Amino acid sequence: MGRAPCCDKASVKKGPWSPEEDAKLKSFIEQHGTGGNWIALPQKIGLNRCGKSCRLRWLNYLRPNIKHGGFTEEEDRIICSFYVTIGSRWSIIAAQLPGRTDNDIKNYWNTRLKKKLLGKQRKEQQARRGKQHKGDNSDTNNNNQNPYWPELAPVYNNDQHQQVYEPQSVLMPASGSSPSSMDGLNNTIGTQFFDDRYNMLQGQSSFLGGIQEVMYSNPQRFDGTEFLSVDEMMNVGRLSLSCSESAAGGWGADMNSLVCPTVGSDFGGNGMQHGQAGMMQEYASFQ
DNA sequence: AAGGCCGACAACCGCCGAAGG
DNA sequence: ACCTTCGGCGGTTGTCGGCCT
Repeated sequence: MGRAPCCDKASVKKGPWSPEEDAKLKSFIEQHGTGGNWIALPQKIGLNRCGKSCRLRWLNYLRPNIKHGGFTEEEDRIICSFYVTIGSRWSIIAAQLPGRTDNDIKNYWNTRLKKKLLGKQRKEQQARRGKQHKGDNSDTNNNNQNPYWPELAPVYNNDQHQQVYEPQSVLMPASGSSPSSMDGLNNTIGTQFFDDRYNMLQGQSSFLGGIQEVMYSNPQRFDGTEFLSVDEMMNVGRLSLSCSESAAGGWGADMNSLVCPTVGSDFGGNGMQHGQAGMMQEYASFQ
């Protein structure tokens, strides 16, 4: 037997919200809060809407300090870097961009940013091929640079009061990490994500092989790179995975210290275990 | 002017995990 | 330990408006 639906779909209104509905929902939540129960909320207000629909409307549109459209270059870079790092974890990415919602970022990525990035990469790839034809292969010899993704600021920090740290090529401790420092990570990405990748890497003869394996195994996640050659994939694999200390003392609340993998992933904090540290060590041994 | 196409965005759907009984 | 309920999330769909033919 399937689970009971959250509301009577047949009798509940669907589709675009009217200004009146918006006003009702907004004023109620501003005065009383959500009451901790979205499902019961529409009945309380007298809205003929599904509770989940109310929640979505509030989170994505009505709540204060929401920004719509007008993504900056900086935001573009952050979104790209996080997408490459953690994939389509839109809620985590949204947490790094104050005022942006996961839905907004998801839509922006799917409709514009992905294409923008692909266009950029294709251009650069063509330019590089042109160079190689002329016998200039300096780019391919320089494996420490990654020309395929936008050049990114080393650390994005949405808390102006928090010190920004430059990434350092320092490994974090693999074991004996404080459990508390893992909590934030568990809450954001989760160790399983890293464990999975580490397990994949374990079977590889090199980190780069592992990266490629991870990429091939998850084409959707890397759908901006599927046209890259092996050499180019290796360049992507040479993402500078480095660590730096975090001012917040760990992964902490919202991954403020996680930065772009193309210039250095700040898996900052006091501790790291499971797959993350394993990946770090694996990579370090091939540095 | 009309119809088709496409991009952008809002909203829905269904699944999953956490929490509580 | 199991079941139910709910919130949260990501993928997908629906709708609208602008552009092109």
